[in-house]
Amino acid sequence: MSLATDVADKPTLYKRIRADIEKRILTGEWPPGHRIPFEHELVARYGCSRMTVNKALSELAQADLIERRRRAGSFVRRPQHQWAVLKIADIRAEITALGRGYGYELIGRKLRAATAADRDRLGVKKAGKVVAITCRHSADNVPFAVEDRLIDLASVPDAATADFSREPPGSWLLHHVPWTEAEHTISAIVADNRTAEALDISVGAPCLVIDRYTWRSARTITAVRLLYPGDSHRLVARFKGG
Amino acid sequence: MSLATDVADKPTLYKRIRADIEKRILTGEWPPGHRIPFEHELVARYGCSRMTVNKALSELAQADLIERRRRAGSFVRRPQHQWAVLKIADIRAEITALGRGYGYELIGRKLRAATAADRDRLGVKKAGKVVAITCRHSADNVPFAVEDRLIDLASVPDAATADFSREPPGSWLLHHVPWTEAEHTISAIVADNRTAEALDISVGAPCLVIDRYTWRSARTITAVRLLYPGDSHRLVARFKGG
DNA sequence: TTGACTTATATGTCTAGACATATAATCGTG
DNA sequence: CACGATTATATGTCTAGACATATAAGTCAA
Repeated sequence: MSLATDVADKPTLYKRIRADIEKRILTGEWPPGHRIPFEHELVARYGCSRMTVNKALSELAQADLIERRRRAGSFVRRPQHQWAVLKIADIRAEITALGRGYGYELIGRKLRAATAADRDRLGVKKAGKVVAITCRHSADNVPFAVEDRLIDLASVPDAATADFSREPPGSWLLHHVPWTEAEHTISAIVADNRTAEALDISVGAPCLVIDRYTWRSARTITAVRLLYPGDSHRLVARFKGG
Repeated sequence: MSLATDVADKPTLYKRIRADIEKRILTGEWPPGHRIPFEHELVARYGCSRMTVNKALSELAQADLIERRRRAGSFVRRPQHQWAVLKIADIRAEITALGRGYGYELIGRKLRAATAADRDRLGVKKAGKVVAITCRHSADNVPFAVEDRLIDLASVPDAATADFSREPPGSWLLHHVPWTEAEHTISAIVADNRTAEALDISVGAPCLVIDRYTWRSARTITAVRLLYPGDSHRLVARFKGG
């Protein structure tokens, strides 16, 4: 859809070829397993050089819409498992995108030698120092999420002296630590006393939990748990092409 | 990572160029905003033609690692919002992957003219017929998830006569309807009476909810709500490269 | 100083070839 | 018939050019 329009306004040849094929796949005219015309056939049909159709087909293959096999041809793939691309925005960006006022409040910060629990949570073996941070994000002065974070000082020494009373640790890390990998785990819990108070909801209310564990080239950076009121917050994931 | 190995075993030139640049970005040597060497500079450095470096750079741009601007050059992108790739598997596959026995049970099936609520949920305006299905998936005979689904018969007429007492509607649709787009919304609720009974958990226990809305080229296909016990089920999403 | 015009340039697309390589299909042999 | 060797072929990669086009930067006039 976004792809279709993106193609429509720039009617270069290879994009037209790609869109033509894509349309046939999406409408079911070419079902999963169907063999797409050979490159030389498309070359003849569109009257262009092979590099051009190759570019179109390569992009379709990269998008997992087709599968290319040497000597055999190109085939429409069957969608075996559903992917979904989940866009987990920075909380501030998320709130301002909703047109609401962003608020931030540091609840606690501690610099300490890593306890056994800390090391377990960060997935590190060696003893070292960590910063533990608890804070709250709010939208129009209504609690939006509470954050409970651990930063490994062995990987991010600057975090020891950073001022987290104004800037959320999430944004700070985003600006001070280059590209990272992360793993998110999403689950649901009911609010305990402490959580209920921090989020201004009742005890026993549902909460959405995101646990994010971040590292860079096998080096642990941070582990964070975000708690959202379950009835007000939703994660949206678009499947195949967002 | 998977990309690195994928490149390592096929040391073609453009893949080597792509990997070289990617490494510099990932290690932080070229921070966000940094200008990547011009194509003609890379041509000189690698002693190849421009098409080859162009292919490497185009793929990096497609992966959103760099941004290309005419006349200006190519620049390392700053990760403004975090992506995460969420793999939402077919429930049967998910359970068997855990090494547990899959069980399926149809609880209810109704064919009816779409009510206003149905039309709202499916996002269609015209009146028509729908199939409403309630079913339960279990792992080793323990309830794993309950499913509440609506299928638009205008888009999938075959669903009227399909036998959902043996085959889950999810797999049936996967095999009978070609490529689709979908949107997932994840939230948390607490179990009400009906849910608690179906999942064999206590009333008030947290549940993870996935609402999936599926369509194909602007045609609605199905809307489904999946309820998982919140303490036992977790969604895992890997960031950048799965 | 500002705005309109011009120019230089990096990327975007494309061609008409080439050789490499994996592999489906064929052929031959035991 | 089964199995190994051969061959044909579709894709994978690459070249050395070309023209198109958007736009940053420089130029000049109001």
